[in-house]
Amino acid sequence: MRMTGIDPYKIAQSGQCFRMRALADGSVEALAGRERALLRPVGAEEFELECAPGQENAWRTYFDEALDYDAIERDALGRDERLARAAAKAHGLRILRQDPWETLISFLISQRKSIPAIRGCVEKLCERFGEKRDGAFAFPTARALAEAGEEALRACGVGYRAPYLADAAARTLSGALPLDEMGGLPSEALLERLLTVRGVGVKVASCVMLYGYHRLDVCPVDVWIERTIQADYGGASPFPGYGANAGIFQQYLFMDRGA
DNA sequence: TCCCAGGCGATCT
DNA sequence: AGATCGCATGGG
Repeated sequence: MRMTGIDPYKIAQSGQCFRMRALADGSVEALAGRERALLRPVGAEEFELECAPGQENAWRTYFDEALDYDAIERDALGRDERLARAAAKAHGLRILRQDPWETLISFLISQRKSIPAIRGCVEKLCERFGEKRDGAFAFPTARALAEAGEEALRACGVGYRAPYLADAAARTLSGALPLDEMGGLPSEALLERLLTVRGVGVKVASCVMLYGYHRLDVCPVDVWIERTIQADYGGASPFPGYGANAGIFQQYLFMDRGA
Protein backbone atom coordinates (compact mmCIF):
# COMPACT_ATOMS: atom_id res chain seq x y z
CA MET A 1 0.00 0.00 0.00
CA ARG A 2 1.22 3.44 -0.89
CA MET A 3 0.95 6.63 1.18
CA THR A 4 1.63 10.08 -0.20
CA GLY A 5 2.08 13.56 1.22
CA ILE A 6 3.19 12.50 4.67
CA ASP A 7 6.55 12.86 6.38
CA PRO A 8 6.96 9.92 8.76
CA TYR A 9 10.39 11.16 9.87
CA LYS A 10 8.82 14.32 11.26
CA ILE A 11 5.96 12.36 12.82
CA ALA A 12 8.46 10.05 14.53
CA GLN A 13 10.30 13.10 15.90
CA SER A 14 7.21 15.07 16.85
CA GLY A 15 6.82 13.95 20.45
CA GLN A 16 3.20 12.81 20.00
CA CYS A 17 4.16 9.12 19.90
CA PHE A 18 7.13 7.29 21.42
CA ARG A 19 7.34 4.02 19.50
CA MET A 20 8.02 5.26 15.97
CA ARG A 21 11.55 5.61 14.68
CA ALA A 22 13.67 5.96 11.58
CA LEU A 23 15.79 2.89 10.85
CA ALA A 24 19.31 2.86 9.50
CA ASP A 25 18.15 1.95 5.97
CA GLY A 26 15.93 5.03 5.70
CA SER A 27 12.63 3.31 6.40
CA VAL A 28 10.44 4.21 9.36
CA GLU A 29 9.07 1.69 11.83
CA ALA A 30 5.71 2.40 13.46
CA LEU A 31 4.45 0.45 16.45
CA ALA A 32 0.89 0.95 17.68
CA GLY A 33 -1.06 -1.33 19.96
CA ARG A 34 -0.34 -4.87 18.80
CA GLU A 35 0.58 -3.88 15.26
CA ARG A 36 3.77 -3.02 13.45
CA ALA A 37 4.23 -1.26 10.12
CA LEU A 38 7.18 -0.25 8.01
CA LEU A 39 7.21 2.80 5.74
CA ARG A 40 9.76 2.56 2.95
CA PRO A 41 10.53 5.68 0.90
CA VAL A 42 9.76 5.16 -2.79
CA GLY A 43 9.68 8.76 -4.03
CA ALA A 44 9.14 12.37 -3.04
CA GLU A 45 6.66 12.40 -0.15
CA GLU A 46 5.79 8.86 -1.08
CA PHE A 47 6.08 5.72 1.04
CA GLU A 48 5.26 2.06 0.64
CA LEU A 49 3.56 0.77 3.75
CA GLU A 50 4.18 -2.82 4.79
CA CYS A 51 1.93 -4.20 7.50
CA ALA A 52 0.09 -7.31 8.64
CA PRO A 53 -2.58 -8.58 6.22
CA GLY A 54 -5.89 -6.82 6.66
CA GLN A 55 -4.41 -3.90 8.60
CA GLU A 56 -4.07 -1.47 5.69
CA ASN A 57 -7.19 0.54 6.46
CA ALA A 58 -6.35 0.70 10.15
CA TRP A 59 -3.00 2.26 9.31
CA ARG A 60 -4.62 4.71 6.87
CA THR A 61 -6.83 5.81 9.73
CA TYR A 62 -3.90 5.92 12.15
CA PHE A 63 -2.04 8.31 9.86
CA ASP A 64 -5.21 10.41 9.49
CA GLU A 65 -5.16 10.09 5.74
CA ALA A 66 -8.70 11.43 5.25
CA LEU A 67 -7.93 14.90 6.62
CA ASP A 68 -6.77 17.66 4.26
CA TYR A 69 -3.53 18.79 5.86
CA ASP A 70 -2.64 21.04 2.95
CA ALA A 71 -5.68 23.14 3.80
CA ILE A 72 -4.63 23.18 7.46
CA GLU A 73 -1.12 24.30 6.51
CA ARG A 74 -2.61 27.08 4.40
CA ASP A 75 -4.68 28.14 7.40
CA ALA A 76 -1.51 28.30 9.49
CA LEU A 77 0.38 30.27 6.84
CA GLY A 78 -2.33 32.93 6.94
CA ARG A 79 -2.17 33.47 10.70
CA ASP A 80 0.97 35.03 12.18
CA GLU A 81 4.61 35.07 11.18
CA ARG A 82 5.82 32.76 13.93
CA LEU A 83 3.21 30.09 13.21
CA ALA A 84 3.72 30.37 9.45
CA ARG A 85 7.43 29.65 9.86
CA ALA A 86 6.72 26.62 12.06
CA ALA A 87 4.03 25.30 9.71
CA ALA A 88 6.33 25.52 6.70
CA LYS A 89 8.93 23.41 8.51
CA ALA A 90 6.29 20.93 9.67
CA HIS A 91 5.00 20.14 6.18
CA GLY A 92 3.97 16.49 6.05
CA LEU A 93 3.23 16.19 9.75
CA ARG A 94 0.07 14.40 10.83
CA ILE A 95 -1.78 14.18 14.13
CA LEU A 96 -1.96 10.43 14.56
CA ARG A 97 -5.14 8.71 15.66
CA GLN A 98 -3.60 6.83 18.55
CA ASP A 99 -5.27 4.50 21.00
CA PRO A 100 -6.51 6.34 24.13
CA TRP A 101 -5.09 3.76 26.54
CA GLU A 102 -1.65 3.84 24.98
CA THR A 103 -1.75 7.62 24.86
CA LEU A 104 -2.83 7.91 28.49
CA ILE A 105 -0.03 5.68 29.77
CA SER A 106 2.59 7.32 27.55
CA PHE A 107 1.72 10.84 28.66
CA LEU A 108 1.40 9.87 32.33
CA ILE A 109 5.06 8.89 31.99
CA SER A 110 5.92 12.04 30.05
CA GLN A 111 5.71 14.49 32.94
CA ARG A 112 9.13 15.87 33.93
CA LYS A 113 10.92 13.61 31.47
CA SER A 114 12.80 14.24 28.25
CA ILE A 115 11.46 12.64 25.09
CA PRO A 116 14.35 10.11 24.89
CA ALA A 117 13.70 9.16 28.53
CA ILE A 118 9.98 8.68 27.81
CA ARG A 119 10.81 6.45 24.86
CA GLY A 120 13.07 4.36 27.08
CA CYS A 121 10.39 3.88 29.73
CA VAL A 122 7.70 3.00 27.18
CA GLU A 123 9.98 0.50 25.50
CA LYS A 124 10.80 -1.19 28.81
CA LEU A 125 7.11 -1.44 29.63
CA CYS A 126 6.45 -3.07 26.26
CA GLU A 127 9.37 -5.49 26.58
CA ARG A 128 8.40 -6.59 30.07
CA PHE A 129 4.60 -6.54 29.94
CA GLY A 130 3.66 -6.56 26.28
CA GLU A 131 2.98 -9.63 24.22
CA LYS A 132 5.74 -10.56 21.79
CA ARG A 133 4.43 -10.43 18.23
CA ASP A 134 6.30 -10.79 14.95
CA GLY A 135 9.60 -9.35 16.02
CA ALA A 136 8.21 -6.58 18.22
CA PHE A 137 6.42 -6.14 21.51
CA ALA A 138 2.81 -5.05 21.74
CA PHE A 139 1.89 -2.18 24.01
CA PRO A 140 0.88 -3.74 27.33
CA THR A 141 -2.82 -4.18 28.07
CA ALA A 142 -4.53 -2.66 31.08
CA ARG A 143 -4.70 -6.12 32.60
CA ALA A 144 -0.96 -6.67 32.14
CA LEU A 145 -0.07 -3.41 33.87
CA ALA A 146 -2.65 -3.92 36.61
CA GLU A 147 -1.17 -7.33 37.37
CA ALA A 148 2.43 -6.13 37.15
CA GLY A 149 2.39 -4.28 40.46
CA GLU A 150 3.89 -0.91 41.34
CA GLU A 151 7.40 -2.18 42.05
CA ALA A 152 7.74 -3.89 38.68
CA LEU A 153 6.45 -0.74 36.99
CA ARG A 154 8.91 1.39 38.92
CA ALA A 155 11.71 -0.85 37.69
CA CYS A 156 10.95 0.42 34.18
CA GLY A 157 12.25 3.82 35.24
CA VAL A 158 8.91 5.54 35.77
CA GLY A 159 9.80 6.63 39.31
CA TYR A 160 7.06 8.34 41.29
CA ARG A 161 4.64 7.81 38.39
CA ALA A 162 4.33 4.07 39.15
CA PRO A 163 1.20 4.48 41.29
CA TYR A 164 -0.32 6.66 38.56
CA LEU A 165 0.11 3.88 36.03
CA ALA A 166 -1.20 1.28 38.45
CA ASP A 167 -4.28 3.41 39.18
CA ALA A 168 -4.99 4.03 35.51
CA ALA A 169 -4.58 0.33 34.72
CA ALA A 170 -6.80 -0.83 37.59
CA ARG A 171 -9.56 1.62 36.75
CA THR A 172 -9.43 0.79 33.05
CA LEU A 173 -9.52 -2.93 33.77
CA SER A 174 -12.47 -2.61 36.17
CA GLY A 175 -14.48 -0.53 33.74
CA ALA A 176 -14.46 2.52 36.02
CA LEU A 177 -12.57 4.36 33.30
CA PRO A 178 -14.17 3.28 29.99
CA LEU A 179 -11.64 4.87 27.67
CA ASP A 180 -13.24 3.63 24.46
CA GLU A 181 -16.75 4.73 25.39
CA MET A 182 -15.41 8.10 26.50
CA GLY A 183 -14.72 8.85 22.85
CA GLY A 184 -18.41 9.70 22.59
CA LEU A 185 -18.24 12.46 25.18
CA PRO A 186 -18.10 16.15 24.36
CA SER A 187 -14.67 17.61 25.08
CA GLU A 188 -15.62 19.31 28.33
CA ALA A 189 -16.97 16.06 29.83
CA LEU A 190 -14.06 14.07 28.41
CA LEU A 191 -11.58 16.41 30.07
CA GLU A 192 -13.42 16.09 33.36
CA ARG A 193 -13.27 12.29 33.23
CA LEU A 194 -9.58 12.23 32.34
CA LEU A 195 -8.77 14.57 35.23
CA THR A 196 -10.10 11.95 37.66
CA VAL A 197 -7.09 9.77 36.93
CA ARG A 198 -4.28 10.27 39.47
CA GLY A 199 -1.31 11.95 37.83
CA VAL A 200 -3.42 13.46 35.05
CA GLY A 201 -3.61 17.24 35.06
CA VAL A 202 -4.77 19.61 32.35
CA LYS A 203 -1.63 19.19 30.24
CA VAL A 204 -1.58 15.38 30.18
CA ALA A 205 -5.36 15.30 29.66
CA SER A 206 -4.95 17.68 26.74
CA CYS A 207 -2.36 15.39 25.16
CA VAL A 208 -4.68 12.41 25.54
CA MET A 209 -7.53 14.39 23.99
CA LEU A 210 -5.45 15.60 21.06
CA TYR A 211 -3.44 12.47 20.28
CA GLY A 212 -5.77 9.76 21.60
CA TYR A 213 -9.20 11.21 20.85
CA HIS A 214 -8.24 13.42 17.91
CA ARG A 215 -9.74 16.57 19.41
CA LEU A 216 -7.80 18.85 17.10
CA ASP A 217 -8.89 22.06 18.81
CA VAL A 218 -7.35 21.01 22.14
CA CYS A 219 -4.01 22.60 22.83
CA PRO A 220 -1.57 21.08 25.35
CA VAL A 221 0.60 23.76 26.93
CA ASP A 222 3.89 22.40 28.25
CA VAL A 223 7.04 24.25 29.31
CA TRP A 224 8.20 24.60 25.70
CA ILE A 225 4.92 26.01 24.43
CA GLU A 226 4.81 28.34 27.43
CA ARG A 227 8.29 29.56 26.55
CA THR A 228 7.17 30.18 22.97
CA ILE A 229 4.15 32.14 24.22
CA GLN A 230 6.43 34.28 26.39
CA ALA A 231 9.26 34.74 23.91
CA ASP A 232 7.38 35.07 20.61
CA TYR A 233 3.86 36.19 21.55
CA GLY A 234 4.67 38.61 24.37
CA GLY A 235 2.99 36.43 26.95
CA ALA A 236 -0.42 36.46 25.20
CA SER A 237 -1.40 32.95 24.09
CA PRO A 238 -2.41 32.88 20.42
CA PHE A 239 -4.14 29.52 20.73
CA PRO A 240 -7.66 30.67 21.65
CA GLY A 241 -7.67 32.55 18.35
CA TYR A 242 -6.57 29.53 16.32
CA GLY A 243 -9.98 27.85 16.51
CA ALA A 244 -10.55 24.31 15.31
CA ASN A 245 -6.89 23.72 14.40
CA ALA A 246 -5.33 25.04 17.63
CA GLY A 247 -4.02 21.62 18.64
CA ILE A 248 -2.37 21.02 15.29
CA PHE A 249 -0.80 24.47 15.34
CA GLN A 250 0.47 23.75 18.82
CA GLN A 251 2.21 20.70 17.34
CA TYR A 252 3.80 22.82 14.61
CA LEU A 253 5.15 25.23 17.23
CA PHE A 254 6.27 22.43 19.53
CA MET A 255 8.31 20.91 16.71
CA ASP A 256 9.90 24.30 16.08
CA ARG A 257 10.62 24.90 19.79
CA GLY A 258 13.79 26.76 20.59
CA ALA A 259 14.00 28.20 17.06
C1' DT B 1 28.20 18.04 40.01
C1' DC B 2 24.43 20.77 38.49
C1' DC B 3 20.41 21.41 35.77
C1' DC B 4 16.51 20.20 33.24
C1' DA B 5 12.96 17.27 31.17
C1' DG B 6 5.95 17.60 26.74
C1' DG B 7 3.64 18.35 35.32
C1' DC B 8 1.20 17.11 39.13
C1' DG B 9 -0.39 16.72 43.99
C1' DA B 10 0.07 18.38 48.51
C1' DT B 11 0.47 22.10 51.32
C1' DC B 12 0.84 26.56 52.56
C1' DT B 13 -1.37 31.53 52.68
C1' DA C 1 -8.02 30.87 44.51
C1' DG C 2 -3.18 31.51 43.97
C1' DA C 3 1.81 30.54 45.00
C1' DT C 4 5.35 27.32 46.40
C1' DC C 5 7.60 22.86 46.92
C1' DG C 6 8.94 18.02 46.48
C1' DC C 7 9.25 14.43 43.41
C1' DA C 8 12.23 9.51 40.72
C1' DT C 9 15.10 9.04 37.05
C1' DG C 10 18.12 9.78 33.10
C1' DG C 11 20.76 12.74 29.92
C1' DG C 12 23.52 16.81 28.69
